[in-house]
Amino acid sequence: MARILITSAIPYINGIKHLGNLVGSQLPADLYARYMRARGHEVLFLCATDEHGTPAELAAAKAGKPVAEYCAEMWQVQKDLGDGFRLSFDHFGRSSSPQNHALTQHFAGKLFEAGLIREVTEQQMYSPADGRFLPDRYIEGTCPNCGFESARGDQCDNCTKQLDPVDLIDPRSTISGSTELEMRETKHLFLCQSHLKDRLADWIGSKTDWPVLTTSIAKKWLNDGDGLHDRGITRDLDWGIPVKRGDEDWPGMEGKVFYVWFDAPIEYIACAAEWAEAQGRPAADWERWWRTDKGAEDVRYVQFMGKDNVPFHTLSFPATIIGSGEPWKLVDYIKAFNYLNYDGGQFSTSRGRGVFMDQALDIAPADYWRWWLLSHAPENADAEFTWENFQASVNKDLADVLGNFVSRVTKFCRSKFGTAVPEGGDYGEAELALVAELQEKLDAFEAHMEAMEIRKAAAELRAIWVAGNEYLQAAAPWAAYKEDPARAAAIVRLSLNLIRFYAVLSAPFIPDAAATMLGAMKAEGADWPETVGDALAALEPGHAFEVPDVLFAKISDENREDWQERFAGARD
RNA sequence: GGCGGUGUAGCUCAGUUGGUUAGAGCAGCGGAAUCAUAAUCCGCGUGUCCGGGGUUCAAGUCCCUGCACCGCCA
Repeated sequence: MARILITSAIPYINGIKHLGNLVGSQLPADLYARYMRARGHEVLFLCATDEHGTPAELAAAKAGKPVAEYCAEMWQVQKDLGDGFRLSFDHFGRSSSPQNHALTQHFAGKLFEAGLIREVTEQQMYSPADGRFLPDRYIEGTCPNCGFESARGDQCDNCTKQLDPVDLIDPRSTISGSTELEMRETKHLFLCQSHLKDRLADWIGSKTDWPVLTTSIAKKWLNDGDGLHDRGITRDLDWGIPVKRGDEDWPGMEGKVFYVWFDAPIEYIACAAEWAEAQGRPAADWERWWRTDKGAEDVRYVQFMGKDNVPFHTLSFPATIIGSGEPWKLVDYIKAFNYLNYDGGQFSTSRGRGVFMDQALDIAPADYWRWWLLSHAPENADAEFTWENFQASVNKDLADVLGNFVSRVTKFCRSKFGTAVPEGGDYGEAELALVAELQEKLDAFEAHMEAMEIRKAAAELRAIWVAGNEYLQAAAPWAAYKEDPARAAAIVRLSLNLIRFYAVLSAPFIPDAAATMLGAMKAEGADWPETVGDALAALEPGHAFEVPDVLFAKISDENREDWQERFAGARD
């Protein structure tokens, strides 16, 4: 039995995520966690909300709420949606937790002691009316280059020229509209990532088993231009983790907080601490997942994220950990995803284009989305969501191939033998051939799951479902019954066992339907199959079962067209 | 402008270190069966593997180049 630590990129607090976000981190992480648990491994699967920073403050202001209250509410919303998609986090934490405050300050202290933090005094735009320093993108003005009136402080959207806020003509705050902006001196902490470049390069270089997508992005940032840049890790904000060195105040940094970029990944660790507290466990119970000097030596740590998050997980966070000089667990494997596009374009949170998690659950069961998204996960390249494809996949794979199999077997048995596993008859050549075929497919399925080859695993699972239909079609118990009822009984007995077998294998992908199948077979708690032969003998003659309701209702053309129209435009 | 990615059957995609007639699912066509959610099963693909060069006994697979789309960065 192995110990596997799994984290999925933590979603930002301001708003509900779309399906592209879901399939890029949380959903595949859940698949992997469920599979590893089913295989009997010890799993700790963590996720949290990323709550700090200016966007959260502004979203709260827009909602007319104190930022802490806003975040608490949005955390609950995201938590409920995660539950709705059956994401099986051991803990869903918050980057604003006391545990993260303490750990973030702890790391900053250690990095300071190691000489990896320097103070930088710089000029930044300050807005007295807003009572805050303004990040570049919250300043608008007229572009000095093209005269566009809504150029942002970092770049002009019209002529794409890179700008500095001081270049703007008639600059104003996009928050309040105030034009009384002034340059003020402010001091910030920078993490000297450049000093850690060689150690990071060595570490990444040792990861020969990582996907190219991951290592190429990391190496690019390591070696691009003049190499890894030092990064500011503090901000002049109210909402965040106060700048401290461990427990001690940081002279000159009063009133400042750590930048969200610094504290968010540390939440991966803090979340384990939150988990322990929520479970009423001692600190040692989470430290054995994260401290290699306290039991985490044999932990395998796997992270899931979209490709845009790779630099933070391959460089920034490791720099924090390595720089601390303490024996914290570094990630062992990073599974990164490309983007999911929506019907020919991009999903867009700002423009409300595409399907968001709450809307998705309103129109279809979680299993439908899980199956489509996982079987089309953007692993090798960007993938494309279309309603036609969604409808076709769900109807064909789930309703026709799997759902109908359950239906035809249980109903045939009920009509001929009653609702208990029939006895009589022997397994013959056809059954032996099926067992051999399924064993081969099961081995392949397991290999794909171990390797996190999600699309291939889904295709193999589907092939396993198909094999049942092929067998049933060839064995034709409805025909055998007329001449040799005992033979039909043997076929049905095996087929009923196939339902149980399918439920166990399918549970990581479609947990609700799997639970329904196991419930109908009265086989709750069925273990992962040791061998196919044994698994298909689990339900013995006389074992009672129930005929379940239709497992997967089909998506009609009317529904599809309705949704297509509804989600084409903007949200709200 | 720099870097990276992608471009394979009508659609969504596989194609391992270059090696037998380039594959899967869906859609389409023909057939079988009638237990089942009109579901299932069987059979059927003359595809300039984006274009053009090159290396090789052999290239979708390697090199050069052009085009198209996408992303990141400046």
